[in-house]
Amino acid sequence: MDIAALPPLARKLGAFVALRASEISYLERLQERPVAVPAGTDLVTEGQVGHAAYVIQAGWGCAYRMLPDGGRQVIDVSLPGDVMGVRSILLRTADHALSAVTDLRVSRISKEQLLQLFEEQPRIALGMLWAVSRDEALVVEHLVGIGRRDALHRTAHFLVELGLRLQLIGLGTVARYPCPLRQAVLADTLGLSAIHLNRVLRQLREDGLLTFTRGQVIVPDVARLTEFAGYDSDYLTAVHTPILR
Amino acid sequence: MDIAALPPLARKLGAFVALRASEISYLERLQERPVAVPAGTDLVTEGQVGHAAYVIQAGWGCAYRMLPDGGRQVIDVSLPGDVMGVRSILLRTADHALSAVTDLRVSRISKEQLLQLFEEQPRIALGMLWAVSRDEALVVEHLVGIGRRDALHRTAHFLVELGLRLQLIGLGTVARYPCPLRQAVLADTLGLSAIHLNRVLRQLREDGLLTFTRGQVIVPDVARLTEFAGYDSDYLTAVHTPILR
DNA sequence: CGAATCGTTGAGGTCGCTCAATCATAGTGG
DNA sequence: CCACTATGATTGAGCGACCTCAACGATTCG
Repeated sequence: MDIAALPPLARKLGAFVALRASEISYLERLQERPVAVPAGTDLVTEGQVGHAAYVIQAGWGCAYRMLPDGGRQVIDVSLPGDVMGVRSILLRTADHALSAVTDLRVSRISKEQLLQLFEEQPRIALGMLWAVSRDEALVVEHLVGIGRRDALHRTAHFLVELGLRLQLIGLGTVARYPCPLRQAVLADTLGLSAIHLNRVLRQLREDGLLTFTRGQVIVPDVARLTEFAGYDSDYLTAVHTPILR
Repeated sequence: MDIAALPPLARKLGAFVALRASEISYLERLQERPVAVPAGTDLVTEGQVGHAAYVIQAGWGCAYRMLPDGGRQVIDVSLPGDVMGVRSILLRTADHALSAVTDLRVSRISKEQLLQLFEEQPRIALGMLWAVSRDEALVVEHLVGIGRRDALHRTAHFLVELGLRLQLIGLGTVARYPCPLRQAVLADTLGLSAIHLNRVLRQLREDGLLTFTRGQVIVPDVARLTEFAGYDSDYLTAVHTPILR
């Protein structure tokens, strides 16, 4: 079976669990007719109860959290094939909002569907746990970056990681990939002010490490940027052989 | 059945899934005879492959990550009942080290046991997913704090959360709880230098918000500290009714 | 009692912030 | 086709939070 021909979610889970035909069709039934969400819209708001999870079919999303003083922290950026909001379903109250960065096409998975999946499809459930864990590894990397990397290295590291993620799903290469993130969103992601991020991006450009233009990231020398960013984790690439047959 | 009499893990999962007797005994069989780990020892080192997960029976642990420049970021602090390292099992390579903050008593859960659990015990598996999600909510809160809270609020917030976690497992109250964390560890947790953290703790003490002494945290006015910390999430307390019967 | 570890304090530097203004870019209605 | 507007990007100046270096107390333990 051609993995690449599968819908994004089956393709992602298939990287971890060797899915059977019945499981693939189960996943297909699970994903209702996709819904279009315009850029800037919140799919789930902070504190909302009784919401669902969403599988991204196309477009970019993000999870974020607001603070009392008006500050905003983007927790993660979600790409096609990613599932947003599984954690919130299980915790029942959303601890963060989910938002469409670009126009989005998503499939909704209700809480009931998710619980049923766990009762009936333990292998898919394991795949879901893996997907959640993999996304948490990204959050951890993010945490480490914000806690212990300066703005320059933090930004470089994030953009390398983003490029790798896009490469994995066939939407670009680390050397050159589309990136619809506004500087303000990237700043809220990296825990920087938009103004300082702008200076950081200029510095990276002047150092010949990368160019972040409207809608596109270009990396002239991937090895050099990777080296600079201290990007040594293989949490993204090392896992692409199923462990469950 | 008296939930409080169960071993820590069953007690924790039982908060989410109404465990059946057979499931409880399954969990008990799963947890081998606990092993003692002396304070300061690493249970799992960064990059290690073929490691296991560990259920804490007693003591405090933490997950951390080192950076090329010698910096250290503590990702989360683990208390009795917490499971450390589930994510690393699924990702196969540990993206962080696990360490004993105090002397520790832990039960080891091998990868094979975990996979078998998912094949045979979907309800427990769902509980595990919930536990992972709940711990991820802590990491997210941590990320938000480091990204968007200043040192004073960040420290206050973390110590309120820690008090609540201990209160939930009956090891203290928010007003007064034992805390074996050294200032250096707390600093690595909060993304601060040990020196600055020391000044922050002095400030909090002088403001009458909390006293962090060797081994113990005392909060004179919980409501005031909670207010100061901007602690409004209920991700810890809102979930203590099983959703799966 | 010595040694090691941990905590505390001072002085000075820097990274990243805020405030404020100017410059693109793109869409919009006349 | 062109003001006009809205949004986003860029730059400067000044400030403050947090860091580093260095030294000195306090506590614990063999």
